[in-house]
Amino acid sequence: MAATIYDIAERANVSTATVSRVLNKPAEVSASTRSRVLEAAQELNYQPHASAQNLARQHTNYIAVVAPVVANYFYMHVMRGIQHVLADREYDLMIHVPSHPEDIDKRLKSAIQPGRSDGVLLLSTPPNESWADRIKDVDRPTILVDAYHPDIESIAVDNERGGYDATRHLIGLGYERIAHITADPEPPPATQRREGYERALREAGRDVDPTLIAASDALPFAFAEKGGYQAMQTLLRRQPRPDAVFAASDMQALGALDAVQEAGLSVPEDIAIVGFDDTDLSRFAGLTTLRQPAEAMGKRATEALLRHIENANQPVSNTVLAPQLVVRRTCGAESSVAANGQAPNKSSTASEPTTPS
Amino acid sequence: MAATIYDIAERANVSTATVSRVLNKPAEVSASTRSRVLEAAQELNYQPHASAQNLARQHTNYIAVVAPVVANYFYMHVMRGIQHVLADREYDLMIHVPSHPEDIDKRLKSAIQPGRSDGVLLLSTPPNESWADRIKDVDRPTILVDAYHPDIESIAVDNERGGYDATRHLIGLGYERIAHITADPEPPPATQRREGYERALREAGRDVDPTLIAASDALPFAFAEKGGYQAMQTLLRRQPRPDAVFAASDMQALGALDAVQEAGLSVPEDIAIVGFDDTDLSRFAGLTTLRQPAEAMGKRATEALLRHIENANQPVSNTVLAPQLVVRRTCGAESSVAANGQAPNKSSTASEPTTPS
DNA sequence: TTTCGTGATGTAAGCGCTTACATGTATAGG
DNA sequence: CCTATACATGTAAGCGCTTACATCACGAAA
Repeated sequence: MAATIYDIAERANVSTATVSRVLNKPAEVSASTRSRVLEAAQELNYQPHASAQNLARQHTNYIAVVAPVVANYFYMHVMRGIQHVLADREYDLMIHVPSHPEDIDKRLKSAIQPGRSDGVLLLSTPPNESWADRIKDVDRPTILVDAYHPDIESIAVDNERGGYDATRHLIGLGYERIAHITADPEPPPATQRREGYERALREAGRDVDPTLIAASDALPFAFAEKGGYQAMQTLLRRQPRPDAVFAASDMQALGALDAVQEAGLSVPEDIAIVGFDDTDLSRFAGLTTLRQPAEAMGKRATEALLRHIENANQPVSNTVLAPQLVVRRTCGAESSVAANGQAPNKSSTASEPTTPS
Repeated sequence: MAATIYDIAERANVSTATVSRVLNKPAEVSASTRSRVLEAAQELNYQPHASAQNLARQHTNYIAVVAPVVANYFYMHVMRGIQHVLADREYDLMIHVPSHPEDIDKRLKSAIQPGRSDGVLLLSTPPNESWADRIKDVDRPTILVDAYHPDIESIAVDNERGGYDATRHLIGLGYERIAHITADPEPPPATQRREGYERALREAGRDVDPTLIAASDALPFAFAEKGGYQAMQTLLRRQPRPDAVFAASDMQALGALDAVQEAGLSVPEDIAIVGFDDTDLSRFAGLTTLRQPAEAMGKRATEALLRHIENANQPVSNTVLAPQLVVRRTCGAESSVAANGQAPNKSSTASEPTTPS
């Protein structure tokens, strides 16, 4: 079948060690044998056997990313960031996605299995203590993206602050009954966003009204559109009706938008909406939201991972990025946008997100 | 470091062969030693070394997908289809994406390298003859998605028909000067879509006016938004102005939409727009388009690939799926939509795409 | 009792590379 | 001319598994 270094060795009349050397450290081989070997390799159309290399070298040059779902805007952008930094280095990407949410354990286990990858990027899945221990035990650098654990390197957005900023914005715009859409069970980022929401309310001297907080059920995915749609329907039944909603994700916000329109009400006149994420969709929907610098997160996480892989004993760091308020149509603060002459589907603030030092 | 079967063998007082057997074919081992081995494995927290298994077994249980870009709606959905069928089988996913378009060769080469994967899914990149030969030579099942080559199994959408249907639709709606946006260099699917466009025009007894065909330059990606934007600006300068545009992709269509609005014109009153793909974005933008059943393509491609991997000598088949016209706001055929009471951002046809037998 | 089959286990040869170490050869210094 | 040195190459032992084949023990059949 495929040629091996033995075939080359034979043909070039050298030992396999020499073949391996010209392929890996050409400088250690004399020019004449080098060219002889190269020629033989050429003729045999030789390609090294990756598994054999991986075994012998004791590393794979694979990076594993485990994510809750594939088809998702946020992850898509994170992946792009990952991809960008991996492209220049000699690493390939494996992706592990559970078929069912409960399978995440199985996928994580598989991802950190010896001989599978040199490091793993764990997206949006905060490890419990037992997992944290395993991750630390197994000597495979792992970094958390959009999740946090004190003992594991991580990079995430400041969700509490995002929730706070979203709510402050709405308060500043004069809305009185500001509702919130979260998910149940509530993933950690959603909890933090809700806490930011509550803090903003309290700081403004208002009560947190539990009837104005609706949780969408979390299937198939906590932040899915349908959940937002249903939660909004619940909220619309409240008397008096809320005049603004901060949703824990853009997809939920978009679902909520549907529900509002379906009820014959309009956004933002009757109800203002603010989301969280800033996916491409949001731009088109004119959704005011908090931007998560997804690509930057993927990029930085990967750089950190590579750093850990390439020289051990890096200190662990936990990085948090600031989300950025992007004002569009659905919060009713249009005026400022119109004022600077942009089309309604363009954001009024396009600068890069800032990072705390 | 990590425990190996030698450690288990020693602890359980058996040979490594027996350990391997209880792990892989437990039926061949007596119950007593089996439990002894299992216990030892448990205690040592044993995990098999993937690279070693891959080498010894002569297969990896990895599927490689090579795609031109990651962050793209179409591929995202294709990936979801792939993911779905892989989830139940014991395969993991590797993804190879070039950092620069010219790197695609490098990535393909790496993907079909021995010992890297058991099969590859090649997205949107029709192989030239030299590549086709290599793909056939190397004994690693490869299937083309959204691309075609007579000698390699493939699955794609009928692009010519899509272009034809799009144009027919516009003609039927009474538009007179129907323009087209393609890309330059023009990837094969774009060519086919254009050909469909031209055929529809001719069949309706109209001339193909080359000044009504604008090609956007293809960077960073042939079907990108910016290209559509620029091409539309070109088209807007034509006298008389076109009253409809069929764009080769939704992203281009969306870019075109921007350009039209920026020119102070409105869609569909002044200019109708039809795209191709039907991404989630299109739904929100109310874009009339031809739906590519991306997820189904990924699903079927993966099933075919697995079939080839699991028993060799499958005949090669080339399947083509019919794209489906999804009528929304931007083509001006709103009436029918409004008539059945749906919100403007909902499609008027939600049935599943059909497949030719 | 002998023979043979059967099931359980062990032995050892790979899988295709990498690499520490040994060996050999040419060159320069004495 | 001899030895020390540097450089080029070969030898062979892994890397951690799988698996064909050999071995062994045991009970059934003769």
